[in-house]
Amino acid sequence: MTAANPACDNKKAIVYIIDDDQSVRDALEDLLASVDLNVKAFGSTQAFLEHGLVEAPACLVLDIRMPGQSGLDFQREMARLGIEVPVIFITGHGDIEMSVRAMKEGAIEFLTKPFRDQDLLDAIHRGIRIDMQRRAETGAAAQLRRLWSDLSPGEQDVMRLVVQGLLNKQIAAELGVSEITVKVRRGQVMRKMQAKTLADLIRIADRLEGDTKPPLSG
Amino acid sequence: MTAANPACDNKKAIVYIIDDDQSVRDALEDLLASVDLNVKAFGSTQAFLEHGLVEAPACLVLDIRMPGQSGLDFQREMARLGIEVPVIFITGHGDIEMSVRAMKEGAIEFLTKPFRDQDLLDAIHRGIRIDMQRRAETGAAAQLRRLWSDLSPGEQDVMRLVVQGLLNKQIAAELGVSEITVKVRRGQVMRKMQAKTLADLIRIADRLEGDTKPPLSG
DNA sequence: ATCTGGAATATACGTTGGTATAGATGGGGA
DNA sequence: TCCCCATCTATACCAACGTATATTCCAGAT
Repeated sequence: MTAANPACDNKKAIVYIIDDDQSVRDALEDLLASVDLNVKAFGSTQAFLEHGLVEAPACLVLDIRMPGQSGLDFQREMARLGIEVPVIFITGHGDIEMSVRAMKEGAIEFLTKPFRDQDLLDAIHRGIRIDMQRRAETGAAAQLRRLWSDLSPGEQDVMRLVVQGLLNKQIAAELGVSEITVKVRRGQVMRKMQAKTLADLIRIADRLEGDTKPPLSG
Repeated sequence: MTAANPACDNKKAIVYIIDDDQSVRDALEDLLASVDLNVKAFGSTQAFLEHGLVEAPACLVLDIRMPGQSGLDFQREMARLGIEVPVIFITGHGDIEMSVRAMKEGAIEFLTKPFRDQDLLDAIHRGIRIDMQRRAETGAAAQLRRLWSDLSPGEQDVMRLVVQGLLNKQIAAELGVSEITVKVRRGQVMRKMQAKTLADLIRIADRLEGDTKPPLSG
């Protein structure tokens, strides 16, 4: 949200491509280069994993049918590994069941060859925009966790009880310390968490709580 | 969340079916009746809309290909009308593009005939569960809006500023009333909104704010 | 052994929040 | 007209919050 956002420039976005067909990779690289997109292409999921993700907004164009691990299986494995880049599937021989499974598991697009170049470019730009937003959110969450981790254990205790709405004297009894200590810790919490009001602190705490990824209904 | 939840019994859930083929409707009715599901079947989207939704957890089994309005168009129209029932598509002659569009617009399943009965039943139960959860959430939100609407205009003003973290004296200056009045209103707000602590009130206010439907990324 | 920094605690003081009581105002309805 | 009720306001009082200052204690460094 603040100025400390060195990776939200569209020019630095990266499009990853995983396709076992060299000619497809070349064609896609040409297409994406023609619209000033940075491309990193891989012939297998293993090669992609070994390379790792650069710290930049990105999306992934993934072939379904590949020797070894299929694109669908790899999508699931990425979820297991905590890799959250938006996925666009492309396939020459897909069926409805594949596409439904892919979309259920969070793919943002599923294109069958031959597809119109513009459809792929639209999907890529949408994916990059989604990833930029996700990165902004997770970056803000990480900043809050950093502030939280700088609190002493006692300060964390006090913050936890303060945002539950307990009075200082109740917190003191709960923690077995004096009310004065609670007041001092509370002041430290407000300062360290950069909360100007109690309302701020409560909203910060709720954002820290609701950190476990929500978009997994099913 | 509370005991006032008269519509969350699985037995009262309703499965709506829209399919122009009488024999398909009959077959589905038989299937669903065999597992104790309540069914309301319609031969067209118009007939469904005229009937309206019963106030109960539900899901909708929707044929894609129908004379007049297609299932996909009807899905979009329902979104426009604010009808939020989970949709399961079935089709005999679908393609990948259809299925991808349906899933992008929020369908929870897309089955091609012939499908296994169990797959449909699984999807229906999942849809009903999703709808029950959605109803619980929107019911709680409606309850909060009801409490909010019972506040006097002045009390709503005070609540809005209180949850922004302003001091009573600041609120008084902002509204052009005395600090005493702010204190009285504030007490009324806490009582009427059933908030025992300021933390409660802030969370209630945030739930009222974040009421505009979130699940529409694109 | 001595020094040092952090944490907990106590005292004191001022500010803010919250409620009770009572008076003033003002707009429908009997 | 008079009454009723809601709202605003003032006074008074107490609880809760927050900060400054000083003291004690203790672990780790010198």
